[in-house]
Amino acid sequence: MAARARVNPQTLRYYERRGLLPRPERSAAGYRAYGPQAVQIVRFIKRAQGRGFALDDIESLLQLAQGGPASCDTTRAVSEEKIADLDVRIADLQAMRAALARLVATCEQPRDHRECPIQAQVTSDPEDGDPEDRP
Amino acid sequence: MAARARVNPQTLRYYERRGLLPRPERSAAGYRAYGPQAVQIVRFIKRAQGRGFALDDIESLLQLAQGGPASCDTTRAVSEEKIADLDVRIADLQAMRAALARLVATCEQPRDHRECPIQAQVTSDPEDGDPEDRP
DNA sequence: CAGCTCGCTCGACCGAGGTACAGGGTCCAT
DNA sequence: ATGGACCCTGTACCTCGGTCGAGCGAGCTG
Repeated sequence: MAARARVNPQTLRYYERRGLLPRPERSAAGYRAYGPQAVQIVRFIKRAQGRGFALDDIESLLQLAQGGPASCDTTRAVSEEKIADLDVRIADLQAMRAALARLVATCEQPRDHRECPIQAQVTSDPEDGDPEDRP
Repeated sequence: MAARARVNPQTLRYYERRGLLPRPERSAAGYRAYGPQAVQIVRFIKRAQGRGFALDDIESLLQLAQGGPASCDTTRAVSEEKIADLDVRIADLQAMRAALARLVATCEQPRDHRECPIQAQVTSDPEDGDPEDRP
């Protein structure tokens, strides 16, 4: 299972301890018997992590996924918050992408006429307060 | 300066040591005199970090930005790699967003009819090898 | 000039997220 | 029935990205 999810077996136990992975049934001998969902959850965790989410964030996403714990209204509200966050992230990555694309486009120009991705990023910095900013 | 960039002063020195931040001029007394670029670079670092990039990745992005170290062809090639990576990331986030949007849409339904964001994510898992997967 | 704040260096420490290792049980193939 | 490849628990340790503190100098302010 660890192999199928492409993580270290220890990591699975760690996630279980953290409450990210539902504690699976055990065989008579105490072996964990993971359902087919488990691999997918782990893959999701790994992908989300690589996209800049902390395990705590991911836990709350997973809770949402399993039919939110609280009322429908709460679920809706939380989801909408997450969606807004995603929109910010997507916009940021798109800005980076655009900046790099411009760099490639101006690549033939002498080095000084090349546009700098950071400038591009920064010029569009909304001076806002990204919650991910000061953890 | 640390305040303007909204980071701990120590963090600036840490970035400097890591080579992320160009080592600034020093005053007679040894004080660092940062140019105006510095704040923007730090902000870029922080944003990229929150989007799931490691400091090493960010360093290479910054090097690209400062008119790549090597030939134009190399710069172009590296940039195109990064752009492809960004496209994957953007697609992932968009898939998550879509899944959450569906969750909200089906929110009124009984809990079991609600669609699960993970399933959605996973169903579209390309079984590929995301380089960010096993660091 | 005393006192305060701020910057400097250098080394120790911290929290998140794992990973390794010791000591032991299980399974199953030869 | 025995060897090797797994699994279990528990505790210790590691990396990354910072952060804190000690000890000292710089620079303003009353």
